[in-house]
Order: sequence, then structure tokens, then C-alpha cells
Amino acid sequence: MQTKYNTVKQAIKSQILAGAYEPNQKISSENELMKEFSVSRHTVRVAIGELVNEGWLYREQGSGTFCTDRSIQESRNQQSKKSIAIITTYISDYIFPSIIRGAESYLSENGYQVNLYSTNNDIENEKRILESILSQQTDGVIIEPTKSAFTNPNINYYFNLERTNIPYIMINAFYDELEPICLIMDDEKGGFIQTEHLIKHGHKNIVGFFKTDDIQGIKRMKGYIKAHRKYQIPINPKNIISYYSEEKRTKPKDELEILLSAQTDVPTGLVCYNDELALLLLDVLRDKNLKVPNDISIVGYDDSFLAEASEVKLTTVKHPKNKMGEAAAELIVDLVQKNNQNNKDNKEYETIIYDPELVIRKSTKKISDDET
Amino acid sequence: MQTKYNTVKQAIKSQILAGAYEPNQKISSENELMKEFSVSRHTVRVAIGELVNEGWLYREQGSGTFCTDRSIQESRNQQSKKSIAIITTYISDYIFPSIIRGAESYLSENGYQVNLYSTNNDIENEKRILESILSQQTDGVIIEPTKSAFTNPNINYYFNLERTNIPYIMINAFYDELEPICLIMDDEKGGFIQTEHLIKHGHKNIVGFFKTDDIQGIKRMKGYIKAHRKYQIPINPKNIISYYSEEKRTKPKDELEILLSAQTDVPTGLVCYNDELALLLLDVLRDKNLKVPNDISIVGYDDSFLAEASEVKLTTVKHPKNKMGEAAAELIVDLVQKNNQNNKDNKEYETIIYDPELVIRKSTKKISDDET
DNA sequence: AAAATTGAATTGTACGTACAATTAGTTTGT
DNA sequence: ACAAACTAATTGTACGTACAATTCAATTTT
Repeated sequence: MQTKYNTVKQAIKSQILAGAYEPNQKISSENELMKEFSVSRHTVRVAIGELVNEGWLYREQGSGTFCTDRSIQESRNQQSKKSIAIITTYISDYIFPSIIRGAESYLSENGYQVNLYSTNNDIENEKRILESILSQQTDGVIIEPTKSAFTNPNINYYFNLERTNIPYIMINAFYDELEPICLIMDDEKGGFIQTEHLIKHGHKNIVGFFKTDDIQGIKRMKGYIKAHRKYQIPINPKNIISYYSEEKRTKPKDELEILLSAQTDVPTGLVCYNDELALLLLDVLRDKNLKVPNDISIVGYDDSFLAEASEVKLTTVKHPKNKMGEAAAELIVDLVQKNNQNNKDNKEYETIIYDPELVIRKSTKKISDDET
Repeated sequence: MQTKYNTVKQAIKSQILAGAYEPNQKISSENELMKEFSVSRHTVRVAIGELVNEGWLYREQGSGTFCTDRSIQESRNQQSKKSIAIITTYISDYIFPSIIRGAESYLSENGYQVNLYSTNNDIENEKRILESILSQQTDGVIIEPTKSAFTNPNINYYFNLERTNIPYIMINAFYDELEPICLIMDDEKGGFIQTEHLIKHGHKNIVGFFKTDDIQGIKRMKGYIKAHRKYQIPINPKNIISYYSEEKRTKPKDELEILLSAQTDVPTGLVCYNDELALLLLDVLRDKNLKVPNDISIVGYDDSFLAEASEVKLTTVKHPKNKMGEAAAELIVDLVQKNNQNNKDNKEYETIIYDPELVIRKSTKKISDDET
């Protein structure tokens, strides 16, 4: 107690305990304290250092030393490592691993831990996972919504996240009822450029395949329709095939076979919900002895490695994948830190919308070439 | 991280985590550390100061600085959820997502949380991750070894896991120096049946491509050689192509092109390290206008979805994937529970070896068919 | 042989200096 | 009026010195 730094320390602590400082109020600077107590800066720093360690103060380079807001202190334990939960629909589905990887690498480099959860596209699982996250100490959540096209019965859990001050962001899609910060791509435009590409190549009979339990599929379908409108090409309702996740391996293939067997109005172009589906449909075309792109053109979506795995390299739409994962990680870390420092700086975080980009490979061709 | 005191701090922390010190063992004195790191005493004191604050060390005036005995540490966490760490080389590489998925679904069903880490096949990252696992409360670890064909410099961290009573198991491969419980497939046999299949179809000039920085590749190569021995077919040394992860996109393709350009002894069969490589090689064959399987047969490995994505569905070797992930999860949960109950029942846990199985599709053909 | 003393090693307190990095507000320039 | 540049204040890192306090073992004294 008779050490100088201890004198300083106790004096400051007394002031805090006596309520001399509001939460987050700035205390005297090190220079002022030196004069006040007639000690060296070193001594002041040691005193403050201990108070910081004990959680009474926090320092901010450039601005000063501040009194901790101890009303929040209790809820968040500071010694354990920060952790971010990532919730996806399918861990193993082809583009999510890339997203997860992008996020994982950024988070682990920045000292965060990644907790991984998968809903398998089941709302019940989503509920279970959200409960688990709420009941532990998780610092932030990155979510890829399950069945985003439908009303979400777990919406209360999301509100509860907000109430408990756990920041969350959504990727790929979002629930309409919430207005979360999210990272998505402009799926409507994506569907548009897929279709436009074919139209500009002279195609008029274009079939679109869309998975409609996710909002992405619905938006891409909108884009498909918009493109037709813009170029004043009538849409044959039979040319829009929508399907659910559970049907993805059967319905689109079956429907395509029916369309190809028709005597008239055989389609010349296919717009696919994603590359995975495009590959499935390629099998059908091969069976029917139709050559791509000579007989029929096909456009994928996502620009996954699948697009380059097939014999005909797919024309497709680029998905940010890694970049999106990394950006999501960056954003959530930002939000978590803002949360912790009680920085009410009102820096507005906004939804990031990625612009789709067409990657032209070998699976599409001008229809006129065929006829000349 | 670039500050001097942080360098010193991390270096000391690494030593502790690597198990260089017994509990309560004295570490170097401040004077020694000054010389070791060529920094001032002040810097050493700051570094040690933080480690003391974080609970890694304690100081005793007059005698020295000592390593904390972390085994007493709160007698393991009681209230929080159990968590299992999964460390893979590449999160997004094509078969790991399946393994992770299998493990994740079992673990989350059983109330465990999954912490995901990726080494990106870099030993330094593995070290960082192991340090992170040791410095938090993790209950069990599932590891896919990085660069398993080489000696592992992080072996001390694994010993430290054992000392701290954190069970771990390895999948796909293992480090020779440790004798861990692991889940692997019989890769030698896998390479054998790949090759045998071609030999039985009359092939005599078979090229094998093996990634040799993982133990799997080396074993598969052994199998390839064994098959040749058994059927008394001489091996042309040029027909064994080994490559490292970094070269996977270039070397095998280049080597194949050279072999195909030869005037004599053009190979009729290709044994590939995995399906991914097989697809790359298919591109080369397509460029050379060689038809699969008529002109040349090709066998993949893993039976991933890639095997069915290409125009010629691949003959390949089945990898347990999901099943392996699930079994790993089951095993680690068992070990954790045994740990917790102090059940010294000596139930012996043993390495599980999966038998490879050939999946015959369309990429291989009897060589005699071609000549008749 | 036991006790007291000494001394070396080690951490603790305290002073000083210097410059870097960051922040926030002020001034300047367009 | 707005953006850019500057400036002062503040904390962060890093060097140095000096001496105090404590511990432990070796030495000396009793």
C-alpha cells in the first residue's frame, strides 16, 4: 500500500467507486495524473495498467482513458476466446464450403473461433441451433437462411438475438420479416443476364429452372421474366419449371425430357438455377444425343468448380463465394467489436449487394450459327 | 503482433503450450530473456506481465517466474456446452465437406458443438490451431493430418494434448511418430484394386499419379506397385508420376502430355490419386482426341460427386466420407465421456480401417475389346 | 553442528528519455 | 461549403538507469 503506484491506483479507484465518473467518461490523462500525484509517467501507467486489468478502466490510444461501464461487464466474460457461429443450410453443398472457408480463414487470423452449424434446410434444426446459440456465449452469428422464400417461424429467436445484443448478418438470402444486414448477390439481375445472354444469341425458346423454396430462385425467376419482357419475347408458361430442394434430382430432369420430346417448339436454351442442376440436365441432353452448344445452349449459375468439371465448360454466373465469406467475417468482427467498446458511433452498416457477372465459356452459342 | 514484447510473449506462450515446461517449473529469468531476445528488461517485463495476467505464469520475487499448473484450472468447465474441434487440411476441398457434415450432424444431435479449423495444408497453421485448442477448453479433437508423409514438427503439441487429457483421433492419415487412434481406409489396397482392375482388363502400360506429401498417396503408390508384382508385369519407372499439393494443377497434366506424345509405349490406362485429378487428366485426353474408355482407361479415387459430373462417369474407389465423419464423431464422443466418468474400464479403442471398394462405371474397358 | 552472515540472483518499484500510432479538432486550400 | 492537411493531445512501444525487496544457497561465525 505504501508504493507510489498503489497510492495512485487507490486514489483513482476511490473516485470510481464514489461515482465521480459516469460510465465511459474520460478520466485525467497520464500527463495530468503525473502532475497531480507528482510521479513519473511510468508509475501512472503501472497504476492504470492494474486498474485496466481489473476491469475498472479501458484505454484508447489517441483519445484517453475511460471508466468502464460496469453494468454490461457482468454479462460478457472477457477471458474466453471470442466465437462466431456460422449457420448454413448444407455444409457439404458445393458452394458453401468456399464461403465457409473464406470466413474461417479471416476469423481465425483475427483470433476468433468458428462454431459451425448446419440446418440441412430444416426449420426445426434452425430453431434448435438458435436456441443453442442464445444459451451460450456466442459473440456473433453468420446465417444462411433456411427456406428463405417462406415465412420463418423462428423469427422470435432472431429478435431475441437483437435484444441480447448479439449481432448477426445473413448471407445469400434474408427473411423478409427481418431487415437484417446482409450480404447477397443481385439474384434478379443474375437471372436477367443469364437469360439476356441467350436472347442476344438469338434464342427465343428458353426454359428456366428455378428452385423456389429459396428467395434466390424466386428472384432469378423474376430476372428471367424481366429479360423476356425487355426484349419483347413472349414467355411460354411451360418454359418455367420451378421445384423444391427435395425434388432437385428428379423433377427438373423429368420436365426437361417432356419438353424435349415435344414435336414442336423444342427449346434451344436452358437457364439453370445453378451449375449442379446444369450438370444433371447435361446428362439428359447426352441421353437424347443433343450436342451442347450446337443443338442447345445451357447457362449455369455460381461458377463453381463443377462448371469446369464437365466436358463442355459451362457458361455461368459468377458467385463471390470466398469473397462473400470473407466480407461476412469482416463485417461481423466489426459489429462485435463495436458492441464491446460501446461505441455508439452510429457507423451505419449496410447490406452489401454483389453484382453478378457472366462468365462465358463453351456451353452457349449463337442460334444463327446453327442455321447457316 | 509485430511489437517486440508480443514476439517475446508469443514465444514464451508457444513453449508453454508445446509442453516445454512442467507445471510450476521455473522459466528463464528476466536477464536471460533479455539476452535471448536481445530486448530491454522493460520489454521482457511487459511480455511476462501479460502472460501473468492471462494466467499462464506467476512471479515470485527473489526466486523467479514459474509456469502455472493448468491441470487444477477450475477442474474443467462444468456449465458450458461440450465442444469438439475438427481440424482439416482444406475445408472446401471436395470430400472434406462430406466428412465434416457427417461429423457435424452426429455431434450436434448429441449436444456437442463443432469448432472448425482449417490448416490449408500448412504446418504453421496447424501449430497455431493446436495452440488455440490447448489454450481454451476443448473436449476432444478430430484431426486430418497436414502433410502426413513428412515428420511433424508439432508433435509436442499432440503430446501436450495427451498430457492435458484431451482425447484426439485422426482421420484419413496419421503421423508415424504418434500412434493415435485413427480412422483410415486401406489406401494400399485401394491403390492395388485400382491397378488390378486395369491389369485384369488387359492393360499392361499403366501410368500412376500419386500425391506424395500425404501418406495416402504413398500407400496408394505401394498398392500400384504390388499389383504389378503380383501379376508379374514390369513397371516402367516413367509410369510413376508423383507430385506435391502445390503442383497438382500442372505437373500431372504436363507429364501425361509428354507420355502421350511418345512414339512407342503409349499408356492405355491411368490410375489417379483422386477423382479431381482424373477430371483434370480427362481434359488432356480430350485435347488429344483420345476417347475414354475406347482409347484409354482411367480410374479415379474417392467416388465423389465429381465422378458422376463428367461426361464419362468414372470408375473409382469408394471413400466412406460421411460414414467416416460420423464414426469419428461417435468415437470421440465415446472417448470424451469415458474421460469424464473416469471410467478406467480399459475398453480398448482401436483404429478402424475401411476396406476400399471399386465402383465400376464407364471410364474403363477391356483392352482386348479395342483390338478385335 | 547450528546459527548467523553474506552475496548473488531475481523480481519489484521508480525515475528518465525518445519516438510511434492514433484520435480529434483546427486550419488551410480549393 | 467541403475536403485535405496539419497540429496538439493522448496512449503505445522501447530503450536506459538505479535501487529496493526477497529468496536461496554458500560462507563464516559461534
